[in-house]
Amino acid sequence: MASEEPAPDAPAPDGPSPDRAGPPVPATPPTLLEFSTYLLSRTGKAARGRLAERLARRGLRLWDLAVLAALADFGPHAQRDLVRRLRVDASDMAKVADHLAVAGYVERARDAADRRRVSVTITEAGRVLLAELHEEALEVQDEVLAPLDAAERRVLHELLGRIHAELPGSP
Amino acid sequence: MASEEPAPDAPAPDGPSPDRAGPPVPATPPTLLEFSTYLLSRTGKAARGRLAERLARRGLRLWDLAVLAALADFGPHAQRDLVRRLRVDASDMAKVADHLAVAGYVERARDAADRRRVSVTITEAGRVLLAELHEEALEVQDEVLAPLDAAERRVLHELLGRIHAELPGSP
DNA sequence: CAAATTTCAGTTAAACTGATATCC
DNA sequence: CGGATATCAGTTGAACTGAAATTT
Repeated sequence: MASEEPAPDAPAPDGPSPDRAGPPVPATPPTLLEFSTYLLSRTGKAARGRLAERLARRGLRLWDLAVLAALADFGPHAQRDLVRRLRVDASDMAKVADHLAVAGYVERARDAADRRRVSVTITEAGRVLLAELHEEALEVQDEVLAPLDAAERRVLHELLGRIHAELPGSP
Repeated sequence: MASEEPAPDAPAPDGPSPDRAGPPVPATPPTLLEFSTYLLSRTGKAARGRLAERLARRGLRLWDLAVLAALADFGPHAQRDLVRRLRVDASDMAKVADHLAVAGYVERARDAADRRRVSVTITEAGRVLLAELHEEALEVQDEVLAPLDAAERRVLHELLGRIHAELPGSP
């Protein structure tokens, strides 16, 4: 039965009391906060959302950044290789590549050896854009990780890296 | 310029060589892997996705679990309080509450003191379901955090908790 | 011909917007 | 009345599905 609820006359089981400044935000349920996976999901979404918002101001999406990074790090790719490396849907990749090409950040060309494939290469404008986006991503990271000092950030990065490396489709 | 690309005749700059078993998965761009926020986003999405898939098998969504957890942790809520505590959209909350009520996991009742409000209370069936979902969430967490030992998991949880606590709309 | 690659058209679930009815 | 609450209808962007067209 309902035997473990707070006493109905308790003085308010919630977080900080109203400061007369906007509605107070009640506490997140401890049952959720106990889960590292909940915290992962929440913090990850916050980080992604903040960067996505900055990219949107430039008319860009997160996949645009990921594709430019892959091209800068590894050189030209056939779209199918971008699809595999970034684990993005092939039909979405076609749209991203088209968008980046129209904007002048990549060039597309039919592969001479296998004419089914479209080779994608980053342009100089793409490299310049990537450098700017990299800077923005660092700013967002610094906002999100603000509560941690440098040593803690290194620990966090290492732990997350190990989790990421073992996710299915990583190795 | 394009001065830092891999030599065009390099033997293949990628990850593990093809094992003759399905297409090999190329390495994620280091430019992305350097970002803790990228790892947060990826691992968080993986965790959320895995739990969402399990809930879907029961015809449930992640918000259903969050609402049940809030009701179990803090007792009955007006929908507006669930909206604020879980930071979910009010119109989505109406749908979640309706779904949970139809399924018998919560009961809704007009608040006598303020008849605009609908009070939501978890039922015994809801508590039973929550216990099962809690178990599933632990299983998913154990899968995702598999690369970490117990001490590392505690460190990760503490660091994520501090980040989460400072996200806008938390305290 | 079967399989691979790219592309297009459409679907689905998630998050958000706007409008409305009701009540304080 | 203005403001709050719940609800409904519709929009938007993200991820996915299915089916082409082309080439190997």
